[in-house]
Amino acid sequence: MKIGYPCINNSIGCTANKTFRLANYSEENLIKKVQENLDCLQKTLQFNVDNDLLFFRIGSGLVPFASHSICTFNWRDYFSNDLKKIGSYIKENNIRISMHPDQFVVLNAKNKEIVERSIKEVEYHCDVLDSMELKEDAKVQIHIGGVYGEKEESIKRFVNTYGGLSLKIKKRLAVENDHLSYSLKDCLKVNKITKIPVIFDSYHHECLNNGESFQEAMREVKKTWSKKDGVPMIDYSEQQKGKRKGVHTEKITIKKFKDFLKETEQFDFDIMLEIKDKEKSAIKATKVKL
DNA sequence: AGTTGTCAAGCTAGT
DNA sequence: ACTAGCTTGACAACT
Repeated sequence: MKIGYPCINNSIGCTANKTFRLANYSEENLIKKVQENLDCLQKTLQFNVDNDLLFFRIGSGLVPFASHSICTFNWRDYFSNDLKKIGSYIKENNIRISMHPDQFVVLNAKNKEIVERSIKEVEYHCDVLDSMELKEDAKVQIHIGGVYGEKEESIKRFVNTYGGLSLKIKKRLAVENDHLSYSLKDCLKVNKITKIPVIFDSYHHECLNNGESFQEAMREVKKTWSKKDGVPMIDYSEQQKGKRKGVHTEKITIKKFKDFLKETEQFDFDIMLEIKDKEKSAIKATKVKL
C-alpha cells in the first residue's frame, strides 16, 4: 500500500501550482510559470520519496491555461526533457501518480460546448502523464458529473461521451463516487458498461451510499481494476465536525484511519489522504501499524 | 510590506 | 437569492 496526498506540499516552500491571469497571457509568462511548477514538482517528489510517500496527485495547474484556446504554445515539446526527467524519477522510485481535473470538467453536461471543453481539459491531463511516459496505472480521476434532475439520462450521456473518447484518454480515465449525486453503486453501473475503473472515496461513501460496508465496497471496486490499471486507488478523508457537509478535516484522526485500514486489510490499494494539512497527516499515516 | 478583491470554466445543497 | 464547497489558493492592485 502506498500513501499519498494531493497537489500541494506546505513544507518545502514552493508551489507547483503557480499561475497568472488570463488577461496577462503570454508565451513568456507561460514558460516562466511552467518552469517554476516543474522545478517545484521535482522537489516535491523528492520530499515525498524521502518521507516514504509514494503516491502523489499532480495539480491541474501545472500548465496554466493548457486547454484554453488562447494556448497555442507547444509546451509538450518545449518542456519535453523536463517532463521526461520527472517521469524517469517517478518510475525509478516506483511512485504512483494520479491527477484530478477540477469541477468544471463535466463529461455528461447537456451543453455541448461544456462537454467539448471538458474533453480538452481531460486530454491535457493525459498529455502531462503521457509526456512523462508514465504507464497506464497513472490515472486521471473524474466524477460522473451533473444530474440535471434525471439521473438515468445523465448516466447515459456520460456513457455515450465516454464511448466516443480516444483510446489515449480512455486508458487513463477513472470515475470516483461523489458525496451527493453519484454513489459507488452508480459508478459500478457505469463500469459494467464502459469498463472504466472505479476510484473509491471512503468519505464520499459515508455521505452517500446504499448500505455497503467498506469491505463490501472494496470487494466490488477491486474488480473494476485490471492488471494494466494497477492496484485500486482510494481517496480517504474525514468530515470536519460541526461544519457543513463536505468540509474536510484539518488533521487526520489516526484511530479512524486505522479502523478503515483494519476493515479493508485484505485488499491491496494505494490511498490518497485528502486532508487539509497535506503531507503532515500523510507522514503520520505512514507510521500507523495495524 | 501587508491587505484584499478577484480570478476560465459547473453543479449542488445549505444557508 | 446567494454562496460554500469541491483535489488546491495565487495573483495583482491597492493601501
